[in-house]
Amino acid sequence: MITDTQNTALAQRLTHSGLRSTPQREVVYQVVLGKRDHPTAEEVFDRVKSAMPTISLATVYNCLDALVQCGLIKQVNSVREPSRYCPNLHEHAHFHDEATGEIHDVDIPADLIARLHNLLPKGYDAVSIDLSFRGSVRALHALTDQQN
Amino acid sequence: MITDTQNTALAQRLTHSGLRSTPQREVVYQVVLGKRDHPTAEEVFDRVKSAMPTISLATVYNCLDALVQCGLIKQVNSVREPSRYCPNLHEHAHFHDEATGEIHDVDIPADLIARLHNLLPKGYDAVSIDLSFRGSVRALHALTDQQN
DNA sequence: ACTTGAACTTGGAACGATTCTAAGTCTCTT
DNA sequence: AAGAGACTTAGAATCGTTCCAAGTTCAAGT
Ligand SMILES: [Mn+2]
Ligand SMILES: [Mn+2]
Ligand SMILES: [Zn+2]
Ligand SMILES: [Zn+2]
Repeated sequence: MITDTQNTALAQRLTHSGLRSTPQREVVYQVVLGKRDHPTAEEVFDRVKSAMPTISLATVYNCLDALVQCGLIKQVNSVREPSRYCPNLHEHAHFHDEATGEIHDVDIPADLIARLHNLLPKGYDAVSIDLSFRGSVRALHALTDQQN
Repeated sequence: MITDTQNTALAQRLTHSGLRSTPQREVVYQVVLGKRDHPTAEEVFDRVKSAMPTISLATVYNCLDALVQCGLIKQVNSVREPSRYCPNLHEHAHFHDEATGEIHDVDIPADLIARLHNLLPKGYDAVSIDLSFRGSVRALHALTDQQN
């Protein structure tokens, strides 16, 4: 479940973006990849500290920024809450469960993405789309989470 | 362009939500309605001060919250930027122009809203959808802004 | 008309996520 | 081996927003 191919992929992406591969960036990347939730920078910080106790929160922010910049993770933001980070690179939407605070990934078919782009009037050039839902997840009798 | 019918509508909405109609709430509402941009709380504060110089920023935040709560305006949030407020009650998306910082409304046809809801797996119950684009608007030769 | 409690407003303090700063370390290049 | 950047670090600073305590207004009941 680990790291060598992932780390070479990371190194390539970073150098391709003019950035360096560092131990801190590697471990932050591993942590975000390691769990299918959407951790905040603080949560990433906590998880990283077991592997690298001397890392600083500022570095975690820097690393997350670097990973977002070179397209390896995505930043997810909601109303007045800390940013969260997502390793799912497929085009997808986010469902914010107001009861639990959890964020679930929701797939978006490619044709729908195209249709969304077509909403834009002439001259509008979108580089990114953000689709998010807010609500609650009804517990389905004897059925496990379909996402995640 | 003004206020009497709007203010009765406001008063009705507020009382219906168990809130009171106050001079501060009225003027904040008028200010948000008065311009088709998407002002921050600070910008609303600045505009309100000419009509009511003694109002406080805390009250502006409180009034905006009250108006959002009873559904008269919407709160729009982007990555690590101050919240903005929108008087457009139609279901619509937002286009964030990265060059100018402006936010433009984009209509969403009703059937598309339905299709977005259908993306959700069984058990997911969304109370709100948020669709936003980020990009730039190419100036169209001798053509004015199609929105707004 | 008075009383009374709740809702509301206000200025300033507090908060918290994020960014900045200054100093030290590491790495690539020559 | 040296120099220039890139990077990390701890702590300070930032800033949009929320909280607090005190005073004011309002609605409802008497
Ligand atoms: Mn965070
Ligand atoms: Mn604001
Ligand atoms: Zn995600
Ligand atoms: Zn809008």
